[in-house]
Amino acid sequence: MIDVAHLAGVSVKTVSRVVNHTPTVDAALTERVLEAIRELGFRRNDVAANLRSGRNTSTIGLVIEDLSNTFYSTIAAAVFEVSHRFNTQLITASSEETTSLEEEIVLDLCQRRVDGLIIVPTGNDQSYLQPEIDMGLPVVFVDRPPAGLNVDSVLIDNRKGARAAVEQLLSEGHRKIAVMVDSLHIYTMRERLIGAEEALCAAEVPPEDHIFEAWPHEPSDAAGVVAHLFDSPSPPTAVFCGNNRILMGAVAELVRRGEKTRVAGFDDFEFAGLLPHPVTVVGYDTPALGTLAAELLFRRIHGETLPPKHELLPTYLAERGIPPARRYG
Amino acid sequence: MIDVAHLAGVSVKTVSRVVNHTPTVDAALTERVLEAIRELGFRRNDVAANLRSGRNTSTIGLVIEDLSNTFYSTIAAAVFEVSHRFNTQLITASSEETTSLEEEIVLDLCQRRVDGLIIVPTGNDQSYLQPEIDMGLPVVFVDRPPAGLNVDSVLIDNRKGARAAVEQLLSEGHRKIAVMVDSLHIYTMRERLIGAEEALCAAEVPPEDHIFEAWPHEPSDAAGVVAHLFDSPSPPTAVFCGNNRILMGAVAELVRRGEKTRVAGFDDFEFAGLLPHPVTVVGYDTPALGTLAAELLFRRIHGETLPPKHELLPTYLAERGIPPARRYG
DNA sequence: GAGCCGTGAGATAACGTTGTCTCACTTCGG
DNA sequence: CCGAAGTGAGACAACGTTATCTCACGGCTC
Repeated sequence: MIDVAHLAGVSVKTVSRVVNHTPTVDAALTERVLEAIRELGFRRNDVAANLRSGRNTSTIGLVIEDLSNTFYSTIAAAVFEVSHRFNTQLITASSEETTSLEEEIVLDLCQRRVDGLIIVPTGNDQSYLQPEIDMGLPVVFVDRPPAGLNVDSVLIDNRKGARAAVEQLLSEGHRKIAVMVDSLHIYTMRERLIGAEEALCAAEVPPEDHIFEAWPHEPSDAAGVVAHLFDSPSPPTAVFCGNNRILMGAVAELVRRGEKTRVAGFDDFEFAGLLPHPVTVVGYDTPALGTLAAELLFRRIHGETLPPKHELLPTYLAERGIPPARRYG
Repeated sequence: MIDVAHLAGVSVKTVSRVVNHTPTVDAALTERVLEAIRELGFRRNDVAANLRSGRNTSTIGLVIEDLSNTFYSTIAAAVFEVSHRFNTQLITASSEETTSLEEEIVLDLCQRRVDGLIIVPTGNDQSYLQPEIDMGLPVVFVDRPPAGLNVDSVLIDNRKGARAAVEQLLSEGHRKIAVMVDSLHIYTMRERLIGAEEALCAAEVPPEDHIFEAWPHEPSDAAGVVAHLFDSPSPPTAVFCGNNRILMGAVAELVRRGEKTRVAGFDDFEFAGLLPHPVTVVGYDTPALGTLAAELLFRRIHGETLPPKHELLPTYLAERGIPPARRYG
């Protein structure tokens, strides 16, 4: 910038003014400065500008579990969209379901002075963030609530959604329903299991017919669980899957075996309509999770103060998968 | 930091030394400083540290087309993994297939002094990056080559992959093959179209049987194209789809109509195995695209100088989709 | 015991900008 | 023609760190 000022024969401050589009600069000078900038290929150093001005870094952080999972990348895309609307860049990081990694990443982002954080928490304690929050860092939790903090969160009504799906199965006469969820360390899985259990209890299904199969993580694990269930003497007549990947694994195995078992599962996704087996899915507005969280975050970043907000998004039931009549072969 | 120094009764520089784990600090002093840091909740400002030290910002930028697309989010996840290995944060941004947005985002990232950039280019001219590259900014292009620059790129062998798929269809006796690709503004689509054409020419399929259907972008567009093709008097007997979303749209429509048309398409993905219709896919190692690009980038960031490298990843053919015998219904 | 060297810590300047203050110059009314 | 008000531009300090230089101190050699 000093070089530019020299070349244009003006003060450094005037270059700064031109770069920042201050309106009170003479047109001739502006032109000279711009010319010098072009000639030298000068690009303002935002790091320094930010340091001096004390303004925001125009950067927010998003910490999710796994970027390659459709669910999270959809949220990331929605957050990016909002963030771009506010001229803010987005640092994305995967915690890979590891508590220590989550804390490491979050604190790193704090040191970089991001303007705010959106977090899908992995660990069971986020109190390490309390000092930052006290010092004014806006934080919004998505998909899972924080532990040890009282801040904004945007969640899905997991319990009601799971309950509705299982009630649907029960209303069709199914009594032996296998419930497969991922690890109960995950909040959403606990909630969905509880919702399923509520439905089973309300229908007075005897406890010995509550089949909880734990805890497939990969689709192939779910396929293995299904294989085990259907090799048993009295297999279930219906299956409820706790998330999209379990659903995919289960469907793959059921189709492989030619089982016509009734299937329901959590998560609706672009591809669900093409599943080779009818499925009742619990859907919700995934982009809305990201959009709401980001908009809430920016309201806080822009200084709005309101008590912590806890959004709970509704779910819907939908029929997906190819109906038998339409299928190839 | 001044406050910390005051509380601990040491100089600011000593606090800096403690924070940076300089080994030459007396243990007692270190303890006093750490205690003060804890008490005040001090967190080093990386922005300022970076400004003064002139070191890297430990941040790289990734500019892709659409974060919510499986293909790109898989790349993003791979890039994140490498980047995390090098203690670097990742700024992700979607250009949404818009030239002006791409340039805006890239230049913003330059101003933020990222250590390097990984770009899936959208526009047909990246020469705006030349000054930055001349000043030492490492840049790697992924999936599509840059225009107007000679820098590293990591691509897939689109042409050979498409050619192999269409040759497969031809070898089975198909002559009327519909080729559906997304907009020819996209490099990969041009290449895949050329590959398909090469195969058709080599097989001496008469030009009037080269059916090129342009240019579905959304799966629903592809479904519409299929509907139109199969409402015509002499529909094709085989279909080649230029990417995963076109494949999904086409399969959905073919299944809806009960057509048993032979289908091949570009992109292999986790869900392809569950498609309700047999499909030959052109696959490749998607994470490798991201991993290779990121590793190349970090070699450059760490100062290695080599002539621009152009990686071309091989493709494979695979059978996906549920075979008819296994299907439900 | 004087000089030398190694070690640990502080003083000061600097990184690349922008905020604040100041000042010269212009314009305009009386 | 003078003074007040307005306008455009420069000087200087500051943002929160770290690099460099300096210095005090203690232990060592000769």
